[in-house]
Amino acid sequence: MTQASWLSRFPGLTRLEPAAQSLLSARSTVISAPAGTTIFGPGNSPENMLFLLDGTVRVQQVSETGHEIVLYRIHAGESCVLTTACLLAFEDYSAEGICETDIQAAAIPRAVFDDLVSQSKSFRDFVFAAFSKRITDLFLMIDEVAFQKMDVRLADKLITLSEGSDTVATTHQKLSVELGTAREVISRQLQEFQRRGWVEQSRGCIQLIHRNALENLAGHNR
Amino acid sequence: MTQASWLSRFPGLTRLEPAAQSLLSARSTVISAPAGTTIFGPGNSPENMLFLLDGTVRVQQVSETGHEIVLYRIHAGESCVLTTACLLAFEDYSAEGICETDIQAAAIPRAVFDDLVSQSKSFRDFVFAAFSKRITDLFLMIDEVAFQKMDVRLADKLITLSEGSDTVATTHQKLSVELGTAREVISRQLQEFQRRGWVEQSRGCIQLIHRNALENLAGHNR
DNA sequence: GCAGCTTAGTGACAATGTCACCGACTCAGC
DNA sequence: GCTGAGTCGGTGACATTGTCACTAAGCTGC
Repeated sequence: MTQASWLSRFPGLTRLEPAAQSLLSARSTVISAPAGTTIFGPGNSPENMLFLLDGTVRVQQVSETGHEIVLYRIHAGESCVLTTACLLAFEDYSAEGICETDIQAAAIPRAVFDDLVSQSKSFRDFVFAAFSKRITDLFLMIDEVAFQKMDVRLADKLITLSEGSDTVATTHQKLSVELGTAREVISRQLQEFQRRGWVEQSRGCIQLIHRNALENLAGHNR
Repeated sequence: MTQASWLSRFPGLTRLEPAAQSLLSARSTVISAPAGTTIFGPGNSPENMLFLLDGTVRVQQVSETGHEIVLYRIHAGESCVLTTACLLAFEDYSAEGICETDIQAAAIPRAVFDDLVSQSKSFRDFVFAAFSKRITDLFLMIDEVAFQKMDVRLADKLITLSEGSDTVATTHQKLSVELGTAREVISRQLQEFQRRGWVEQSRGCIQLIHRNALENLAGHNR
């Protein structure tokens, strides 16, 4: 991939002024990392800000109590700028970013980011929109963690993770981290779903038999 | 108060370039609102972005299920810019901002905000620091809601709300909204604290007898 | 095959959330 | 004063979720 081409993958950047596009292209470096890489984490602040071109990055947090929870994912076409900015500003963060797949990303130095924010109204809008989306998403997540029933949250997560497929390749343990709960709770809920004939389970894999029932429980019909 | 003077109340803005300070002073309007006013909320987006000069604003959320939870507070000397920005960008928010006291705030139009971000590196740093702080605080809140025991959270909240005083004037109902739980849970926990001799209760008021014990439970000793 | 690891199942119990209901206090209006 | 409505807090029964200790089954490398 040429460095000039990656911009087109970001819907939010297509309306960028030509000057800003040039700057972004000229000063960015395309980097790769294999699945499993920790992009950022405690004691591992990145130098650059990233625009994710390919793959997904999972952002999760480890509590003082040893519990883990997945906060959100960054998908191809989204920027990681805000997380990076947060981590640079506040060193006492506890979140980490882990590549779920092999990834490619465009990296820009902090100084270039600053220039772009200064020069380009479109870029500012892109950045603030990303921040806003992240904050409103976190609001929704707090609401979900605090008030939603586990069966609803699990059904929703299964639908999301399936990405349209009828199988989800994951373990009860991983699902419990997704939802910030205990493995036993996931096992019990999946047993109940299986008893109702909504899913079939095998080691490390869940078959969605009645997707509609799960969507209905998750409130996707509203 | 003259319009030129309010800047000095913001530690984060003191290093602002003179040109930016002039712009901010010239284009801002100082406004007031009485306690109880809803500054922003569903169907009530503000036109301007606010810098809070006096008082506190409580930001809370009402869930689809009817549950409420307090997300954070904005204190005098902090900006509300990011919340406002979020609300302008995403109309489908569910959070609302309520004045807990009479407030004074400096309001700036969105266009001026945009100019300042463009022109002033210091202002950019101020805004991004505020965004970063908010996001990392939300991370911590998710962790707390998902994994902390109720007694620890309640002890911590009592200490915070007391602001150094030995009484907290609030109801069980309000405390349950602070923590996103049910009133009955608060009542039970406070009874347990009372049984241990840590607090005394009267209608609408809680006396902190053994602040140290509460701080210890809340982990303030670490 | 076997050892060691991962994955999943189970039962007992604790903590928290939900529901229905009660009684006490407060305050405005008479 | 009295009264009625609203607020505040207490209580018990029960459901859901979290915790812990333990077991068994499947997988992998030797």
